[in-house]
Amino acid sequence: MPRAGLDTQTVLTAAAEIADTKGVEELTLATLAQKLGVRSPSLYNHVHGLPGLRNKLVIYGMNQMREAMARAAIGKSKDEAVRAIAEAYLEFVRRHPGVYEATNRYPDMNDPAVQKAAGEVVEVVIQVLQAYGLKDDTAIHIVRGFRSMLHGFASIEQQGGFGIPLDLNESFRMLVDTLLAGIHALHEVK
Amino acid sequence: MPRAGLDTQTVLTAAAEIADTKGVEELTLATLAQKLGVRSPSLYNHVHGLPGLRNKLVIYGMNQMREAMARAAIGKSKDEAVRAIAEAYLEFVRRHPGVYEATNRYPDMNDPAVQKAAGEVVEVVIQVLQAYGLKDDTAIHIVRGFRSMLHGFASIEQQGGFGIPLDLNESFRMLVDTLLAGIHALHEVK
DNA sequence: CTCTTTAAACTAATATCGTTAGTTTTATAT
DNA sequence: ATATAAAACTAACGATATTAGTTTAAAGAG
Repeated sequence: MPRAGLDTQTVLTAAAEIADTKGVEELTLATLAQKLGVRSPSLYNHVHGLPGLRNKLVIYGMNQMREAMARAAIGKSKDEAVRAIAEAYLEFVRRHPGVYEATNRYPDMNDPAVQKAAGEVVEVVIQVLQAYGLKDDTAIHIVRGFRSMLHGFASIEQQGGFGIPLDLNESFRMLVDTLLAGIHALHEVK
Repeated sequence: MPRAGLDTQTVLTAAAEIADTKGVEELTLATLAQKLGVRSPSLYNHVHGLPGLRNKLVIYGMNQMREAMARAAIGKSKDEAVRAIAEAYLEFVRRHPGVYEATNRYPDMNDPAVQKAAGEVVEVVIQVLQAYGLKDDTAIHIVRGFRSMLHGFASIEQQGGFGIPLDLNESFRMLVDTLLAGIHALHEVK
């Protein structure tokens, strides 16, 4: 019996694929082991059980997200950068629904590694907002609002919560425009 | 052995209490049966297994939510009504985190009963927005944006996603104000 | 008031899952 | 070539959901 030659990275990408294709509920040690051609206890050599797997997937997802957003914002500033980040966010969720859901469902906010990964995502947005010269507290409120919009829209869309057949991209664009208008208004008052 | 005298309503409120106090992951047929002083197979007389229980809880939660929002909007109109609904939404999530999470995690959008309950929640918002005299499509876009903000903010807050120690209620108020400003802008252009 | 019937609740049993303990065996280093 | 570390395994346990079949309490019919 040859050795499977598993790697934490291999395990993780297999887990991500299961989550994205079959749904996050289907991501179990049993299905993962089967996909990797191994018995489930063997996974404990690479991951601290199911909670450990989920934790790694959360961090993996946050990093992927940060990368996608940062890439989209390269060479852009202000409104253009905000729109680019928003689009990148939504596109990521559409392409990786399972990973995104895991990110929202299983994060252990007491884990410093999770805090770090989450902070780095927020950092990308903060950097983009700096161009507007907002007061510190104001910037934080805006970041919170931006995140709320993005997460809210993406997750409602993801679970089919928008019933009516009216263009979703248009709704999303209007929502981002609303945020931008709000930023502009604040900026003028200083 | 005296009979427990269970009722679908009794089962449901017990389930809601477990979800709200212990978390939605702790809501199992086993814990629920124990809380009700009954063996878990007995629950099948009142609910179609765990999926059925979750489905009923989803509908229950949506109805509670609609009621809270509708109550908050009584006797108010326009901005005042929008703010009241937003506050009622957030307060509901804070008071009933488990039921709210169930509502987002387990909805079967193919179930007509779920569609109906979800539609009735949206209907409350639509009624309030009618006072602004928006074009039909525009109103739908706004409702989507409003829902995105509310759900996004509430669920990020719920899982401790807003790390920085800055007043959350203030962030929420600013977010709602942003939406209101967006509505006003649309209204002026007609 | 007695008898019948319906269904609430039970016991018993099964499949799946996560997890731990202990064993085998492959790859790697010495 | 041998020794070691760890990857993968088997075996076993506890918890869960679920089904089938049984008991029995409550409600209705006469």
